Formats: sequence, structure tokens, C-alpha cells
Amino acid sequence: MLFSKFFAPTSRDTPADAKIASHILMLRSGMISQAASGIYYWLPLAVRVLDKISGIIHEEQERINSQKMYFTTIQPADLWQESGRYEAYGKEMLRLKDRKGGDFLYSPTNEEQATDVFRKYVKSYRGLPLCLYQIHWKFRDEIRPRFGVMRGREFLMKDAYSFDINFEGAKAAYMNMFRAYIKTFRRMGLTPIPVQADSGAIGGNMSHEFQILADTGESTLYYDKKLSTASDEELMIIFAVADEKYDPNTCPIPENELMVSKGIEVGHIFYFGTKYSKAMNVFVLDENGNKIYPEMGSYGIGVSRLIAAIIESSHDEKGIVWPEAVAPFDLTILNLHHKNEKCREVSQKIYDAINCNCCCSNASTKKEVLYDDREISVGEKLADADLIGIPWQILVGEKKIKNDIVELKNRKTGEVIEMSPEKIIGRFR
RNA sequence: CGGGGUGUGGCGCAGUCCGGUAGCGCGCUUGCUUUGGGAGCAAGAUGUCGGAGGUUCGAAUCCUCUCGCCCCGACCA
Repeated sequence: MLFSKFFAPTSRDTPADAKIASHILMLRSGMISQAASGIYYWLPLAVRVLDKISGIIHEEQERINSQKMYFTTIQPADLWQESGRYEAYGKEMLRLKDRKGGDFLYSPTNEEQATDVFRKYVKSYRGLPLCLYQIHWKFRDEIRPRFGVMRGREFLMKDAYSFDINFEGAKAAYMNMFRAYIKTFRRMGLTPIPVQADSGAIGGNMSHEFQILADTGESTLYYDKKLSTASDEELMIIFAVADEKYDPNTCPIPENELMVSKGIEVGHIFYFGTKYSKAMNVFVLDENGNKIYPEMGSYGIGVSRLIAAIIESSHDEKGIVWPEAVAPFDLTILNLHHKNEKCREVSQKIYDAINCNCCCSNASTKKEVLYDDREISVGEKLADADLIGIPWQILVGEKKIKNDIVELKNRKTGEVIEMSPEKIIGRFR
């Protein structure tokens, strides 16, 4: 991608409304723009990150046989009247009428629709277990939206729904999802903290939140200090609670081994048994011809919030520092002196070689490159590159290029290595 | 929903108390000179001062109503 053609309107100014790092940096890097309170345009740079995050989620969901589909963003109200939540959900639900006066709503979550899809097709125990998920836009008319996309009203969420024949099956589905979540967040460069949770409006009796440590988080967490070095399996059993559940008298961890930090909730999983299957009269027949109400669970990841959470946990005074797995581009080439012919030539050569679409390129290993070919000052290019936070920067400048040298700079460490253009190409192709 | 604040070119702000026909910085356009950390000079463009009503010879400024947005609290991915 040529930066001169790329719609990423960066800015050195901080809009007065933004208070936290992720919000400021998302605005300054041209990722988002506010359309209304808690509602944002997602510009191309941000969408590239959303797609990376979604891709990781998708891979980990498929691994546990959770299948991707789409429910709908606009739902008829009748399913919610059936489950009893149409009244119960309250003002957070955006209610709509169609031209005939029919009652609709913009999905805040999709348990009813998942249950409806299930009951239309699955009539036998042979159809179980089943797990369906989507990554789709949701709307919750929050009392007070804030912190940019961290608590927006419109947000992108991955939501999965599992159906099992009995509690053992449902518990296995829950634990599979639990493990998948830990892997998913770790792949994004995050350390998730699974916290025992309340089930809120979703209902049910087994529930965990996945929290990311950040000073700007809205939750206060108490957790065993072993968490920071735990393996995936250990993470599942290590003690962690949010402040409303913390009681020093019953806490199993001695005070000197207990950590207290702020956290951002990026995922939440629920087991709620037959709450919806019974309310919506959904059953299958078992091998003896008996009616069985399937045991259900639902599993959310705040995809758009994750972007903010990742930035909160990975940035410095100059800008964003993307973990490689979710970076909008793998590397950026900075032609520092656009009027210097050799700089142009070498930059273009490196770009063409790495960005090559010929038969030798393998889509799975191909690097995504942003080539800063803009006719602007050196300082502005360097500042924008640091702001946008692409993991690797290739600097092509007139002083070094005389000796056939370009520089490779790591955004995170700031480390710079000098090498020939050929060696750079070899490294990233 | 309670409490507080704010609304003036794309962004950040001054001007409002004390009415006199809108200004600064950044950004944008054009030209020349620049180029290893957000360049300089010159010439330009861009505002129904959130909206409606009122007071007045005259309103960004005063009065009334209204809408948007932000912050603090009670809810949530």
C-alpha cells in the first residue's frame, strides 16, 4: 500500500474530548472518527486491525468446532417476548418499528436468535453438540458511553452459542471455550486474567470474565501474583476476582501474594443451562425418545474494545506499538528523502520485491507493507511511523544509501540495524 | 437519570462579564527555498459564531426555549 494513496488521516493534535491513551492514539492515527456519542466511523487503518483480530478469533473458534455464521443486526421482537427479555432488557435495548408498525430491535446480543436457529433444524440428540458464532455489530444504548471505542454504544463483538445434551457436555464446551479464549488473547500479545464473574442480564450460574491489565481499566481486580508467569492450563485455576466479589476474610491467597490492578474486560463466557431452551420450548429427542432441553452457553469477545485494550497495554509517548499478530501492516518503508533519486529507486525496489504478487509469493507468509512515498518532511514521516506503530520500519535515507545501506528499526525496542537493500528483501520476502 | 461543564472555519482555542458586524495557532491550496525527528518565506481559500424565538438602530456577546457533545456517579463486551 502506498501511503500517499492510503486513507489514514494522521494528526499531531489531540481532540479535547479524548482522555485516555487508546482514544487519543486512535484519533491521532486516523483509525476512528466520532459519528455520535459512542458511535464511530472505522477508517481503513482500524479495519485492518479489526480484521487481524477477527482472523485470530476465527482460527481459534474453528479449532474447537465453533462455526461461523451471521445472525441479524435487526431482530423482530417476538423472540425476545418469548424468552421474556423484551421487557427485562430495559433501556439499553434500541427498539425500532418498521413501516407496518412491527416491533424490532437492534441486537444487543443474540441468545434468542441462536436458540431459534437451533430449534428450526435440530430435533435429535444426534445434532448435538453444536456451537455457532458470529463477529457482528451490536448496539447497546449505554447510559454513559466513554473512552472512545472502549465503551461505545455500537461495537463489534464475537458471540458464540453452544448447545449440548447434558451438563457434562455443556461444561466441556465451556472449558473448551475457556482454553480457546486464553489462546486467542495470548496470540494478540495480551495476558488475559480469567475472573469469576456474575452473569448479569444473560443469566446462568457459571461465568468468567477475561480481563486485560491496564491502569485505565474500569474494573478493579484481586489476583494471585503467580498469574504473570502461568501457563494456559494454570491460568484456568489461578485465583482472580473483581472487587465486588473480593472478601479479605475468605480470600485463599495470603496478602503478600495478592496483586491488585485495574483491568479491561475483553471477554465474558456464560453457562446458563436450559434458561432459553425451556423459555422458548426447544427440545430434542434422546436415544430413548425422551424430550431433552439442550444445555446452553454463550461466549463473547469485545472485538472493537480489544483494539483499545491492546493499545492501552502497548504504547509509548510516541504512539502505538502493535503486537505483530494484530498490526495493520507487517512493515513500513520510509523513503526519507523523496527528492533523492537513489532513495526513490531503492525504496521502490524493496517495496516491489516484498509486495510482489507474482507466482512465487505465498499468501500465508506474504508481508503486508506500507510504503511511505509521501512528499513531506523527514520528521513527519518518522513521527507518523511511530504514531501508527507498525512493528518494523525500513528507513531509506540519502546519507546511508550512498554506501548502499538502509536501516531496519524495531518500533518496540527502537533498535536499528544497518544492512543492504538485498538483505532486507531477503529477510521479509 | 442526578451533578458539573462546553458548543466560534477541518482541529485546538481567544473574543461573551462590559452589544458596534469575527480573530489567533495548527491544518489546507499555490509558488520558491528546504529535508536524519512534525521546515522557512510569500500569496490565498474556508465561518449561516449548535438551533429557534425574543430584546435592541445594531447580538457570537443580553433574555427564553431547545439540541448536541464531554466529565463525575449508579449498569455492561
